[in-house]
Amino acid sequence: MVTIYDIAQKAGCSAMTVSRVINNTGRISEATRQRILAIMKEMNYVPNAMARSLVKQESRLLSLLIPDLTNPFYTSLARGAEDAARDLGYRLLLGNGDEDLAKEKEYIETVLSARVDGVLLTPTGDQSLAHLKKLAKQRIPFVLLDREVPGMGSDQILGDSREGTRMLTDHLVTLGHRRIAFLGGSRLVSTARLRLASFEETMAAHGLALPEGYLIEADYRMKEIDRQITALLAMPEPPTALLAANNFLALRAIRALRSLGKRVPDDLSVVCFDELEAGFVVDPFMTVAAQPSYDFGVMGIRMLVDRIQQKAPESWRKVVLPPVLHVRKSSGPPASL
Amino acid sequence: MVTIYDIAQKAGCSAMTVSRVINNTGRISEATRQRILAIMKEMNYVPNAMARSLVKQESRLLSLLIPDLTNPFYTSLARGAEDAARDLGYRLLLGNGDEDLAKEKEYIETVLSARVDGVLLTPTGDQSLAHLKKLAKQRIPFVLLDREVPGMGSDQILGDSREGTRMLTDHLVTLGHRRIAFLGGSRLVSTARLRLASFEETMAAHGLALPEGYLIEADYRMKEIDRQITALLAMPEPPTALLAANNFLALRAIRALRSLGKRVPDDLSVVCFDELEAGFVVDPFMTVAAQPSYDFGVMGIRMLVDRIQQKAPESWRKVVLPPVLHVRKSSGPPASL
DNA sequence: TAATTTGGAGTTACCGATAACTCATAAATA
DNA sequence: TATTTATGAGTTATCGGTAACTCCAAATTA
Repeated sequence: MVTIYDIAQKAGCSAMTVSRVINNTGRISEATRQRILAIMKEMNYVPNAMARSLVKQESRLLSLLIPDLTNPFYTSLARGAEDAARDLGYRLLLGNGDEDLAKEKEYIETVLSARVDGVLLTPTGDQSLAHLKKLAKQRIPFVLLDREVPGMGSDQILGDSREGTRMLTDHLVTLGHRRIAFLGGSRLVSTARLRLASFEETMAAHGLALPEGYLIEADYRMKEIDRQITALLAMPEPPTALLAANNFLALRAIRALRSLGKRVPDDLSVVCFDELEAGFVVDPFMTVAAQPSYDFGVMGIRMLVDRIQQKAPESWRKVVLPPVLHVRKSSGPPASL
Repeated sequence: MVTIYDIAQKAGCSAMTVSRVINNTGRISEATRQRILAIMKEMNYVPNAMARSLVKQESRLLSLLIPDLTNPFYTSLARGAEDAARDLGYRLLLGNGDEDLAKEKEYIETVLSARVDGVLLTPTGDQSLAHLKKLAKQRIPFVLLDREVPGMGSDQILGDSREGTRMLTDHLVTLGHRRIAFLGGSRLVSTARLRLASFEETMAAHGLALPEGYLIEADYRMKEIDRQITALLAMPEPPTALLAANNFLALRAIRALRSLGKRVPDDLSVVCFDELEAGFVVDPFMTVAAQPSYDFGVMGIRMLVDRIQQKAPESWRKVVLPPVLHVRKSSGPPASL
């Protein structure tokens, strides 16, 4: 590939002069400038970003680490992040963590090695603390998306788990449901904890009981969920509605319900946090508390770049984006009404 | 950040010795090796990939350029690409081209500057030729995904547009449709051309007529499509089914139909190429000729890396992945039956 | 014992750029 | 006219690694 030295030789000047033309720095006569510009074009010169990064100690590279790109929440978040990064003159490195701490660790290593200027990530869970500490120790700025990690201060873009859960619960209660079960995620994830707490709180506020067995904590093996749903429906007083703490759980639950011959919403209403489908869907099914996922990406990148360019205040910033309730087909009045 | 020189100083050896430990090259005594390893861990050393790339003339970076990450076809393709890239020890730079030649051009520049080892891309269209030539001139290996570009030989992963269109057309004919309209994309995109040709061919094979106005070429402005659909339905003999050349067009068409008060499939069946929703959807609606998009990504990356590592034959390789028909709710017998 | 091989390093140059400094010449000023 | 200033460059060192070469001492071989 062509380097500034090749250009310099052809132009009969030093490499530094070429560098000055490229960067528009220093003093250069208009004649020289035009001559070098012409030679650069003629030789198809493209600056080597790595060489520049090495000396500038800045890579103009950001990293986005999310659990799963195919989850519509992250799809749209990633799109927002990429758009915002390009607008600000940064490139974006993509990684899927798969809710797997080992993969996350590996990816953090990659990211450190790539000398990215900053990282935007949804941590796997509380145990991601060690990974974040690595970033912090190397002074790589990062912004946490969606999930908090206790013990780690940082810039954050969060949803409102409390409010979203309240909206979903209220919606079910308004429809007439009294027996509502909760399908939650791992207690090692901040959003799962908050959503569970808010659910309990809201149910209590409505004076509704939470029988033993109505609170399910799912792990990530589907068979577990199948069994848990089966057990739930086998109770003497089974729920008439199910609130899932995220789209992933709702999807699994509905599959389990279907395999048990239950119809949604006729036999059981199901609602959840986060969209279950991306914008391409014609006929959305799930009633959800949707989060502005594209904005998570855009604002995350902006916050990150502000931090990198030290335009941000010293203290950590925390943005909370409100959810919106979309009432669709998966929720209806309880069958008994 | 810690460099090999810092490690060398602390270990009382030369930087080269440290480099040898890192890369497991050359001869090193076990004692020295362990000492250096310990110091590296103690000082949280992380190798600088950019510095290494600079001297090795290899970045271990690949680039994925797709039109739109939020399109489920590309979402899943991107996921496949990321998984495969990581498996092979490469990082992935992500870019959305938005079917916009200017954006694509910009991105090609970025990619050249980043000195990626290879590029995986869905070209915007035939006019992408100039961009591909740039890559070729700089000897950057690339693999084309989904779309061909006339005049540019290269490795390719393609779907079977001919077969997929035939399947969709046959499906509609089998349901009893005789008046089928075609909503195609820009003739500057290879897949759009192929699908149109295959549609005409298949209709002819069934002895079915294609009245004037049944073949729509859409541009990317939605208002155009609205008007085109309106005109289509205002014909003396309007179609009973619509075959859209891709998911994007089908989505637009269905929105237009709904705003005209038409129900799908009761008033009009709609089928299309490519999934309209990603895996998270509970209740898929569209009848589609689905392409194995995840495999597009995985195989594309593998083909690319083979080429980079010169494990590939000199000649261009072309893989064609077959589509699968998923019959769902958007297609049914014509209303007149 | 002398010559050769081998193990375990160190030295130097270079990858492609930029920062900081230097320097000659022409123009402006005293 | 002598001195200062501005213009338009060039030189050198450096970013953090690795390739290629060198080199010495111990071990092996003739």
